Amino acid sequence: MGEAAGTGRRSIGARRNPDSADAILDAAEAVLAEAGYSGFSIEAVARRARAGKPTIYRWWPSKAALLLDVYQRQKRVDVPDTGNLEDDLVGFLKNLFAHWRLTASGNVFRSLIAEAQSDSHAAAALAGYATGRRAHTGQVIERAKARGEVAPEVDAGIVADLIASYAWRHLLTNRLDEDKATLRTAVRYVISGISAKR
Amino acid sequence: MGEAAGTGRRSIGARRNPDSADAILDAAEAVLAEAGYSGFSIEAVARRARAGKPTIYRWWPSKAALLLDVYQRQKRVDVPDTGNLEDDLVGFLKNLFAHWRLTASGNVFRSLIAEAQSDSHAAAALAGYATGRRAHTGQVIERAKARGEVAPEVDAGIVADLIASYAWRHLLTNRLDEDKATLRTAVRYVISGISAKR
DNA sequence: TCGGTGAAACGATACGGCCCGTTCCGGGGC
DNA sequence: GCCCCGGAACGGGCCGTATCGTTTCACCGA
Repeated sequence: MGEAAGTGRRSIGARRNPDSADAILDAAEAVLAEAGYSGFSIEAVARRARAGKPTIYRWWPSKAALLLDVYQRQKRVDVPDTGNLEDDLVGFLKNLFAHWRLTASGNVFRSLIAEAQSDSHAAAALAGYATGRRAHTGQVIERAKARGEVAPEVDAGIVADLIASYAWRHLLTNRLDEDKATLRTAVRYVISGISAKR
Repeated sequence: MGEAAGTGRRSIGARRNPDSADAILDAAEAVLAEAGYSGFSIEAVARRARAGKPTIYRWWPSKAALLLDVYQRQKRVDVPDTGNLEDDLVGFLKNLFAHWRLTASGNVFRSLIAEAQSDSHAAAALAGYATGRRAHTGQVIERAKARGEVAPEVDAGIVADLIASYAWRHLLTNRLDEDKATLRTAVRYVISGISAKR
């Protein structure tokens, strides 16, 4: 999977032109930001990048691979570390929603999820990516566990899954402007069920 | 009489042919079940139903509307009423996942969500449908509230949202075969944060 | 009661347009 | 010279609309 999709080093013999690749990724991002998923086609990206379609197909085997590359080129949302689990998770959701709203990332990720529903390559790529992110988010819970804020037997993966699910659904249903109070309430419902003390 | 008990779309003078409509909906369901979302096109449905494309376009303004009609024709998943909130929610998720796995519903709903990412009509239809379902699921929490099992100030909508989000993400990432134990744990994390006592 | 009539839905076909994924070509930088 | 590039073109599929001729069915006057 990471085979042809990476922006980093390539296998021996393949001499990808960095200028061209960047122009294509820039164009893909711009098209997605302006026309959304429905307007996102290989031809549109090629036109925008003043590149040839074969150049795109040479380096990205599918629309999904291109989308994933675009998404991974974005800056990552940082997970706060305030010393308090509730604040960490609320802050994370708030940062994530803002990031999705204010950059092309939201559209890119929505498109990737949609693409994954009809393309098995996209599904596999998304599954791998989601696993990595879940582990990442799970660290917040692990930190809280280390602080004694969360019971040690709690499954951090499931908690991260609940939080990520909540974020996904808001992205997919255009509710990225959710009240901060609502976010806090949702987070509180989840984590007050896992706290060590009561 | 038995005249067009369909989806309530008819206006005066419109004489939709029930046979034709049923054939189209049957064909749409079959195409989705066999070819999935990527193979689902109006032309494919028309071929399968031995109907003309204009007939489909006459009664369904978009692919999304057709998908929604197909989905709503399916049997609904019943929400258990065991007298215990945790069992109700776990049972609901289990029923829902089984329903999505074993019938065409899962594919239909996945397709509808994907379509909503690129079509505003689909997004609107989906939002309306989701609102209705959320209220429906919220009744489970309200029942628990009436039993004194849940604190009265709890926002049933947010809890229903968390549960629905969890279900959506499992559908969209092909994890409908999740362990029952994991489901129970997830449900427990959510609802033990809203219980009235302890 | 009964047959005529016309509106409306039907299946089929065709159209221009867009996009897919591939192939071929000529130009140009290392 | 090599090999990657951009451009053009291809066959194929689907979209959404227009336009055929046909069939169905509610209405209504004889």
